[in-house]
Amino acid sequence: MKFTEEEYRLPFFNEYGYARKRCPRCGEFFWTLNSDQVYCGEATSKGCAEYTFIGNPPTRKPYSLQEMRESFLSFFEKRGHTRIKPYPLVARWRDDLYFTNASIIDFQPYVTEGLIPPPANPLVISQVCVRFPDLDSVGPTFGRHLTIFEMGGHHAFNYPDKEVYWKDETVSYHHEFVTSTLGIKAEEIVYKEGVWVGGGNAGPDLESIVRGLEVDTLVFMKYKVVNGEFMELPIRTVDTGYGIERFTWLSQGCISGFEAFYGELLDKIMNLAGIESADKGLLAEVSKVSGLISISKTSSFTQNWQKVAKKISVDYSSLYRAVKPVTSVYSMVDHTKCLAFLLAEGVVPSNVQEGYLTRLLIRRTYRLLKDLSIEDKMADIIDLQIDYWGKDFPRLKEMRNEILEMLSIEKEKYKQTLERGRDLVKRMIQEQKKKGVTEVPLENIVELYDSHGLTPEVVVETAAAERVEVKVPDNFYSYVAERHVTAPETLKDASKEGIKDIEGEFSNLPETRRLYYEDAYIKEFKAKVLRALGNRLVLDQTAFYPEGGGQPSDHGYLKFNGKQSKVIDVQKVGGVIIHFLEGPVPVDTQEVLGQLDWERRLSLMRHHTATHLVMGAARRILGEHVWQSGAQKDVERTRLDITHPKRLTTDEISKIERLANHVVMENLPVETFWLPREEAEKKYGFRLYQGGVVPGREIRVVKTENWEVEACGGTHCKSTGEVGLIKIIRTERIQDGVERLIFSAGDAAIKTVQNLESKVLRIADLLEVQTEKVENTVEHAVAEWKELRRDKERLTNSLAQFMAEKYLVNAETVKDLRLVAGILDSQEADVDLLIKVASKLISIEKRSVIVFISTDKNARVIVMVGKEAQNLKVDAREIAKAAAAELGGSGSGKPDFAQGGGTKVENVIKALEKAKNVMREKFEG
RNA sequence: GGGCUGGUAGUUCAGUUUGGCAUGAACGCCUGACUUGCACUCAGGAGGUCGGGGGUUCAAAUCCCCCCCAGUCCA
Repeated sequence: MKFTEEEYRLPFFNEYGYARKRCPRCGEFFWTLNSDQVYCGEATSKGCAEYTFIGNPPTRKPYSLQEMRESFLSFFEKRGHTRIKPYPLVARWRDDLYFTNASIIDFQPYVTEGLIPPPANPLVISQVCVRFPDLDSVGPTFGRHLTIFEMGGHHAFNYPDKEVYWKDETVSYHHEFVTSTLGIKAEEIVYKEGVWVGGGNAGPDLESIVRGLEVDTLVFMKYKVVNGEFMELPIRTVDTGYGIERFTWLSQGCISGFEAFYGELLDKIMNLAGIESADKGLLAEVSKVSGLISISKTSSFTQNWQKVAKKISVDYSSLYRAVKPVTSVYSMVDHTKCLAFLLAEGVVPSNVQEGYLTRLLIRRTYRLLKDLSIEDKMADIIDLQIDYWGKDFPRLKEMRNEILEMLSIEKEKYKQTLERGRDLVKRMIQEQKKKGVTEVPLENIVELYDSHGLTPEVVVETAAAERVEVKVPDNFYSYVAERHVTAPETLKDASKEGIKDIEGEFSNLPETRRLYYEDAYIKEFKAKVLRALGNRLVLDQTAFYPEGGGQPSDHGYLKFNGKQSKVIDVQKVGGVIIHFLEGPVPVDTQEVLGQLDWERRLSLMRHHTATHLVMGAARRILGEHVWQSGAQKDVERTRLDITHPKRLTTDEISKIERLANHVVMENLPVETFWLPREEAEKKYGFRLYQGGVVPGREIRVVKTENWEVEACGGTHCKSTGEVGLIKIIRTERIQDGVERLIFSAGDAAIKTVQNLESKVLRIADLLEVQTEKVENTVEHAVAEWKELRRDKERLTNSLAQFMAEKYLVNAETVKDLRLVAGILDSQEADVDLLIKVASKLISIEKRSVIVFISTDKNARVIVMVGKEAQNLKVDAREIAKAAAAELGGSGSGKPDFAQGGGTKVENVIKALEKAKNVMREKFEG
């Protein structure tokens, strides 16, 4: 997809005399004032340019990161933009990504699709972003790629009836900022044409490049991407991304971006790693051409650095030795900053989702530290990061203890994984050695990585100690990736589908008046029918709560014209509430009487309010890292998922339960009110968004005094006392790092407790003791049961000895053999006993052949053959099979011991005869 | 969200492919011998609802289904 030249030919370019050229190397179009400019000027792996700002910055003065951020923000603030506080790093309001990776993310999709107005228009923001896709490149590219960075964005949202500004003004602002504020010469700026696609939107963009470095992207978002097609959006959005870090680096012209961003912190960490004597001259040379570097699964570190070595005419291996430790520190410095920020926001390392990416980063950082031989310094370095960034982001300091605690738990887990893994590798190697193979097969390496988290390097290390070879193919990771390619099964939400098809039908209706917000205790109301379609009905106002925020919809009845219809579901589309009916549907403009199933609603309200109380209690007992990661209320019980790195102990659970119930007993008022988003966030912080960031300029706040404040659309009790008893039923571990609390409130909680009680009563009844004695009695009973089991074992052994002697006396002689045969009721001797008897017999008399049949609902045959009998080619399997055939079954085993059986119990005598005959025929003809 | 491993004695694990005795192994524990004592060594012993529940079968640790617990990879 390419846009036409017209999209980029702005009045600004004409006015200033920019020329449009095409780069002969990369083929891209660009705009420049410099008539000598031939190539596009961007230092990429295609080699269109090198960095020319290293040691020679183009700005008027050097900027620190803080200064750069501030000059960007104030520049746009002075030009009519409202300064907006950064959003959280964890994009809890979106289900298509985990982290905020661009400033526009804050406003997608609600603002950009016109569902809600922006917090200000135009606005300016410096958003901390986290990106993982370029993880491998972070460090080796000297600061061009980072996992965590700030994106300066000035955004304007243009509506059909309200134009703010578009391309020309955007480029003008950019020009003014870069030239007047930073003092970069206009001829130094190249604008490269591009196509931007992301987050479901698209549009043309201009990337601005200064001295080889792309410093920002100006995006003109005007399309929505639907099935690969571009559809025009009613709202055109100016989406700019100024790389605050890149501008800072540019302004300082230092060897790498990391010197610029981290200043003295980098020195400290370099010292920790023992890298003081880096060859600055060589590094600067490498830095200038580092635009060539791009590390990915298809392009390895080695390939990249060979390219660099050739370019600056040095020997690869000496370059590697000089540069590798430095870039490792770069990566590690970046990663530890990212970790400090992620953990400060309460991300709990886990085996899925954002927690997994965080775990990945921790493990990667640990390996980098190990390469630098300072693996015990992770906590110290994170601590330094907290000090360094805490000035601008105080949250880091508040969370210091939690961050360090989380790290140490995670480090411990990693250690265990490695230990477990190494044992496993050793066992696998032993296995191979037994087979005479001195190489670990690829399949094993894949399994070790895929199922046990051991990177091939660890396997190689361990195997080397066992002097076993391990060959890891270059394409190892893509080989593993291929194994994962399977068609994903998409489960459609049936209820949502039910609305999707009629969305259009109801979209032109006015918003339904939400009576449940005006008074959560309305049980009955009158309303006018606005539209009916099938069994779906829209009223002008309703007290029926539509499903949302983890609270199920209300049920109840609609009455009209002497008729009655059941309300079985209620859903919301935009501002319109749709009732799903069972029974007659009223025609248009009729008045109906709505009646809620109040018992249901009241229970849901109690559970919802209880959820907030339990949430508050959990955070107080467990710590500030506790966030809600999901919740589903119901009539009988509710589940609340919280982030926490360990399983909850019974002690913690009962503490949470007690605390939550105390808040109930304090009978605190529960207030609900609407506040402008900015004000609410300022007052209560992003803690508000436990259930994800809720859309809207105004948000509904549910506040339980100073216990818990959440943005929430649900219906709540007026005071905590109404919730009644809260009883935690059990906890589950949904994922590593997420605990589910299942509890009930009010009547349901009482029912829960009564159920538990009746179970105890029932047990007491069975044990025939008082309830207080149940524990003791069970303890005794179990001990006794074990004792009896042991006794039985002992008795069985002596009985077996006794029976063996008795049977030997009555043994029949067949040729040289002694044949012992018997049919026993399972009451007299079960199979286990008979096996024991038989083995005693054959150890006493080596010439014996034993055939026993035990009868019960069916018959079991066991055959045992003594050592000497075996030498005479008596095969237990043959005898067992023959006997079992008579019983209508089959048998098998080993030559000395076989079992069989069948259901035809009436044939036991025949079966035994058959067994004897096999013997007789064999030896007596 | 999609995969992949694993759960057997206090611990780490064999045994599961091919259903047929758990005399399972090592370490740890207890008793005894040796020793001034400890450690070592030797001899003996205790310790298992084979994660739970269904099913198939004459017979299940082993095969099938569901659940629980743990680990791990990918998005």
